[in-house]
Amino acid sequence: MRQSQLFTKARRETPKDEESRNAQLLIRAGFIHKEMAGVYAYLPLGLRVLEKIKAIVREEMNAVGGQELMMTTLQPKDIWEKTDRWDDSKVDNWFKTRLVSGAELGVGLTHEEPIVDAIGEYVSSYRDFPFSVYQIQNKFRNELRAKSGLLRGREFLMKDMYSFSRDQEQHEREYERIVEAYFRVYGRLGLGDITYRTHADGGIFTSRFSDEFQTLTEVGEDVIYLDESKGIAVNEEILTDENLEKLGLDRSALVPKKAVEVGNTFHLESKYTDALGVSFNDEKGENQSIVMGCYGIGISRLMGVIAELFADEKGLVWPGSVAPFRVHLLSLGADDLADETYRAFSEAGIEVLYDDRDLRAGEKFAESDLLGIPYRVVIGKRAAESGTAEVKRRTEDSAVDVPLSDLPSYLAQKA
RNA sequence: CGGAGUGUGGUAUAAUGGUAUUACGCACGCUUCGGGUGCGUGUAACCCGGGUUCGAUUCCCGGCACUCCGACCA
Repeated sequence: MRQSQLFTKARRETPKDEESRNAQLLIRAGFIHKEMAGVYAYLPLGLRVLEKIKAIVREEMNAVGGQELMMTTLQPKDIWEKTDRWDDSKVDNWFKTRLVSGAELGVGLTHEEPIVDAIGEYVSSYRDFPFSVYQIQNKFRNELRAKSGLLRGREFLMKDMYSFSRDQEQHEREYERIVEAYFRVYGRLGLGDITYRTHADGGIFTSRFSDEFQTLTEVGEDVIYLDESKGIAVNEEILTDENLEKLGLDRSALVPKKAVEVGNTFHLESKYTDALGVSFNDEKGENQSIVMGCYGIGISRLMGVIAELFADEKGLVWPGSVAPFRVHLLSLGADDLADETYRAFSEAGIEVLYDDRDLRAGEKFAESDLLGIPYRVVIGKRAAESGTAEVKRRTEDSAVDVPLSDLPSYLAQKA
């Protein structure tokens, strides 16, 4: 896309109403717009990043058999009363509203109840299991305090998957397959090395631990205790001698680390399916309980984590897998040649942001650094004279000269 | 929800009991053209309500908003 047509512009000043690095940089670079505390709009560049993350999550969920659907944001009260989660004393961060008739509604903060209710219409045989469904949808939570930009919002994008199994054994298999898919997601996002499966509280309805996926970072809200040799961690919230024994972990091997939760998976047993009266018939025609798991990944939070973690003093640094564009093409007073290069990139299927604006070189360089696109290609007088373009990775200080005719293939094959 | 702090053009800021500084941006002109070029002209602001006062952006009270700390975060 031509940058002259992009309505957003980078700002030189840091916004005064943001303290966190992810929000400061994303706003300065024009990726997001702050609507209010904890609520952000995604502008064209930011939306591209969000869509890249969604695509990765979607691919990996599909790869383990997840079926995508989309539930509703508006929730009827009755199904939540059946599981006793409607009352504010049980779940206090609901946004609730009313119909004109006076009927109470909830604004979706999670979807166990409606999902179970919906699948119950179709599922009745042991032959139906196992299966998983997921959605990628905005969630609304009335957090007492929003903070840290995209890391803790009141409206945020989340992937939530729900697995349904005929018994515990089948559930365990599904659960582990999905956990493996989670690690593939984090690996593709560049977070694989610093993201740990972490034992955590299982929620109000189960005695089992849940698994959190915690990415190490100083801006994290959680403290986890990491056993580096095993690559396993324990959330501070369940750190007791009794639990450690249960988990086979040795307290002396644990190191405290700050981390941010980028995923959470739960064993829900049959709590929700039983409460909503959804069950199946086994081979003998006997009625049996469905075993359920649920699996969340905070998509918008991940965008914040990536922005926060990989940025340097010049600005954002996107991993190639989620960058809004692969290449930032800068024209420095050689517009014809740059136009030609832009067309060549487009024809080669290379995602390119083309800075065709009439600005000073320094301004273009500074803004390019701020946006954090993986490759910067400069077409200026030098390129016109030498027949080579300067190609620089955002993560490196030095550039390489590449013959103009080789550019598309050079950039296409680079990882 | 408890505590602290902050609200001034689009953005970032200064000062002030007598309508407001500077920079960036934006518009126009000149200049410059590989790391935010230089100059000129112009554009654009005191969160809301109440009180004190001849007069409030400034002081006081209340509200709202934002940030941070804490609590909270199936």
